Amino acid sequence: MNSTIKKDFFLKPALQLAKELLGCILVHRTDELELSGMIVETEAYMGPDDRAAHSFQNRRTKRTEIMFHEPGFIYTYQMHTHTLINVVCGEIGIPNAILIRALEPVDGIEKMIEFRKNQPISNLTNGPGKLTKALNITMESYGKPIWLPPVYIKEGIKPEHISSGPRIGIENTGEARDYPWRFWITENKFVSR
DNA sequence: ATCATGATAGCCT
DNA sequence: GGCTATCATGATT
Repeated sequence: MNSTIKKDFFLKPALQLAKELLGCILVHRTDELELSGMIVETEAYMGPDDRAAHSFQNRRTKRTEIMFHEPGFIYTYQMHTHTLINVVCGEIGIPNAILIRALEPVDGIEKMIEFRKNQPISNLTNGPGKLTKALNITMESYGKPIWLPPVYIKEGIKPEHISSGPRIGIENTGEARDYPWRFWITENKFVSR
């Protein structure tokens, strides 16, 4: 009874999904190994009206295309030297997504340490670029469903308290900079900052 | 605090 | 085909 999440879990408003993903487990399972961590930090990106979103003003390109499709698919993109992973949400045609910003390591920690060049556990998955490296998630995941292996989300725990605040790394986006659309599990030590 | 890194997109000519 | 910016990170001052 693996508590895999069903597809329609993702069909809900972005801000609600961003909070409900906290405490869920992100898994990368292959034949050889299973790497996983509990989601402890997320950010919502609200398509048409959010200057910080790649899909601002419904910008529809090869990169953002997946966000215009069904919720529950993976939107990955490359940022300098790192891959970042998002979950598409919103109804079809509404290009919203949730960025997964930090995990608390669960399974395969030894392997994660390897992928992360012998960093201490406290520094394995506490950032969006770090967690993809630790779980060996690449651009290959773009457009794949996030309710089925190899990269999928399953049920975890319900956090006691959730905090929210402005998002990170979007200093140059006008008023969108101040929207409190970043969520994290209060007091969790794997939050990115 | 700033800087180098260096994949890819998006936009311009 | 060139130019510029980017939802970061690690190293360095």
